[in-house]
Amino acid sequence: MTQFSYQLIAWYNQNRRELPWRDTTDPYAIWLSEIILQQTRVVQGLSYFQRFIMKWPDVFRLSEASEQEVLRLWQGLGYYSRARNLLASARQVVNDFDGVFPNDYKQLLQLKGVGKYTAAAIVSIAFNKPHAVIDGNVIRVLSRIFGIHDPVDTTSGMNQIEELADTLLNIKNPGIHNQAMMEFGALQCIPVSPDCRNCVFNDQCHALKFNLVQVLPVKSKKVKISQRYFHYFICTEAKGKICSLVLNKRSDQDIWKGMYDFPMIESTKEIQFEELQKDTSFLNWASNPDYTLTAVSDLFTHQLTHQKIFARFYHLRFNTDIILISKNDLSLVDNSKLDLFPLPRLIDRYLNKLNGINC
DNA sequence: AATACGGGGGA
DNA sequence: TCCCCAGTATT
Repeated sequence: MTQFSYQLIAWYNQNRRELPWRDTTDPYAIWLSEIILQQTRVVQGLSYFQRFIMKWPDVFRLSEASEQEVLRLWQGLGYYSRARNLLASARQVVNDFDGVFPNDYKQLLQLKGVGKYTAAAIVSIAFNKPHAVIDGNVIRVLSRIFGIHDPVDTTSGMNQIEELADTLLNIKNPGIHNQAMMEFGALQCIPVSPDCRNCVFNDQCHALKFNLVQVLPVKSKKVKISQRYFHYFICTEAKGKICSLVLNKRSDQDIWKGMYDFPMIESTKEIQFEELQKDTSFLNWASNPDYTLTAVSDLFTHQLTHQKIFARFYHLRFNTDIILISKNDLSLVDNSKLDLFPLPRLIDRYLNKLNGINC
């Protein structure tokens, strides 16, 4: 065992959080936790893990779920392709591996949504095989302590990280070592303003010695943020006590694929309602649109990583039955059934603020 | 090799 | 309000 791993694991044993997926060697639970934790903080993912494991305790149960159910339980976590891939992989495991999780790195890579990081995490944590994980925490810890100055989003920089991670790996306890590395990055060697005075590596940390803690890891790429305007139409129809509204299932190569929102017109700038009405696509999915504009929302902003969405909601109460003429992704839904549908955060927030749709 | 894909937390 | 975070699939 290297001195580094010895110190790291000693720190881990003192500071580790108790988390449900740390009480098990069940590869299903470990896989599920790793998919949830991709791009997601533990505090945010924890309750999702518990709900998933409660609802689908094993890979067979999950494989029988519908995509809509899985997306609905995933709602709010973001990166929804993870949820779709989760279901696809569960079915892969059942169909191709008799429901037994593969314990081989290369086989795990065949599963949708499982890349190098997740494959290494599963084989090391569930099967104690020596594969070093490399995630954002590991990159930060290694680049700071050992002074990797090349940008980590380049081949050169990443090769150095990989070589270092492989060298340092504790091959007797790769699962513990990997978890300790990530926990250390998550709790001690945090992105901004880490508490270096109380760090077990502060006598050997390159970044601390050369005052580079705020500089490392170096990243070369910067994202450009585009701005999009969503003009949503909440179209309702009242039939006795039943209030129905039109939902749109998103299917394009775009954000929120598989999630539901409303019919809308998108533009690159703000547009007045009078202009929207003239748009050729305005309500072109309804036969005989006969409506009353009953409310117009404030402008909502929704910040994503590389786009900023400005949304306004127009409430259109139809005076006659809504008849959908194009069999695209639209459907007429009873508003009491709304909680069956996976909704993007923006939509969910608006509906909650509204305290439900009324016709 | 470059780009797209959500949402939450902290400065 | 803006800035930061970061695995995988696709192109």
